[in-house]
Amino acid sequence: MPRTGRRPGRPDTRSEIVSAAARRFARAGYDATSVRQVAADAGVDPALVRRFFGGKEELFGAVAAAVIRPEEALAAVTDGPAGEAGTRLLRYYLGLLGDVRQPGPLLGLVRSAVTSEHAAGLLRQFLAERLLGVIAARLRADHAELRAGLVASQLVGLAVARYAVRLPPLTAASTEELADWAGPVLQYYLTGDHLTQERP
Amino acid sequence: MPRTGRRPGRPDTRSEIVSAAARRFARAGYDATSVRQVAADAGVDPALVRRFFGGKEELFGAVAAAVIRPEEALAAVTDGPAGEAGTRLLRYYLGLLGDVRQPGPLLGLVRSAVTSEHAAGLLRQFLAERLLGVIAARLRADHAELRAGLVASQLVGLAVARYAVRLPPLTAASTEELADWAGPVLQYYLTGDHLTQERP
DNA sequence: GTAATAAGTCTTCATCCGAGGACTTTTGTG
DNA sequence: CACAAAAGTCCTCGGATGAAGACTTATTAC
Repeated sequence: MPRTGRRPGRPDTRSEIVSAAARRFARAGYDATSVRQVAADAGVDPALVRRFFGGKEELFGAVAAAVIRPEEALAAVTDGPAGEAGTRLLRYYLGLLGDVRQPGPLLGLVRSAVTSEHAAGLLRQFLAERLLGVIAARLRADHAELRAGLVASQLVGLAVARYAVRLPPLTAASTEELADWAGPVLQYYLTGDHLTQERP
Repeated sequence: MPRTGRRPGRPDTRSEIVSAAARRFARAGYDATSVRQVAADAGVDPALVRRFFGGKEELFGAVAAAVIRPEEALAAVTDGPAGEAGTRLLRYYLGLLGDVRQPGPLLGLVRSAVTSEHAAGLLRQFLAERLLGVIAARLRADHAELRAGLVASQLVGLAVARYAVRLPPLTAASTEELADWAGPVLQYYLTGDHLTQERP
């Protein structure tokens, strides 16, 4: 059997590379993930990654495009009673992040956005234009953009604190517990009154 | 003038290295910061960094120790009316993070904790034992640890979303605006009732 | 004054990284 | 069957990185 040349059959190596990359990005973030590691995980020569995607940034872009589903997230906010949108969004989001011991690919985007300017740009654009902007437009509330941004901050913070920093109280808590606690906060950001006074 | 050997006078090169490292970690995070870059910023040979701190991890530890002031943070929560602790904590925290265009060294810790396991461990230990644990102990509320963890998640999220991802609505908002909006959320996490029902 | 120590630098080494060119094999199309 | 394109691999290059050892100079303690 030849070690070089095209493999027999109709292999879907491209998508295997994408999912291997998603795992690496989730575990280590953009900078700490190397194309060589991804290629090794996918059982492929690094040069093939380059042939398919061009470079590391484009590879990350492909992973992001495969992971991000704006319609789904929007549906989580839109479909159902408006008063429970916060809890619904949080449940959907935590579902995407997956189990604490084995996080999903979405964590890779968040992790990467913190250190890589390129990844941050992708996430910013996606959040601002595809998700937050749409949510804000539908809110019909004052300070709609800021509200959406605050929602994003709480969501991102949960991802970082629970999955990356792994704060014990947050890793120990169940999805339901977190939804019970933080759901009302998202709801407040989305539709609550803006008051300076104490809000229990 | 000799290019090698000890410099004349009583130089405080060590602290210059620490502050240069703090700037680099803040701008790029742990992985993307190299000892060589830090040394260059401090106008020093990389080997000197090694002599002083031993390695990159210890250098980061020194920066963390210089940046973190648990007593100050605790005072922000403790000193003053209990009902405004959330807003007070948030103001203190945003002050530490600094201007959006020129973030302070605390951002380096957060940024680094996302990708580096070592940095995450340091931050986890500091937050859990030095800060959140103490806050939780003083809360005299149910689910004290979880409350403290949720507070941390919102704080970390603001840092990441505003300073790293640079979401437009959050970079545009002033410290006061953010304190007005998110302060009540921290207050709710700290002392609010835990209710599943909607909380506007 | 002299010896020890602290503060610095220079050079080297093994390793990993991303990029890219050259080559090989399979598939699909006429 | 012939041939182009797609799918793969191999090898190498230049650059950056962390680690480490050998050497030099100023300060300090005696």
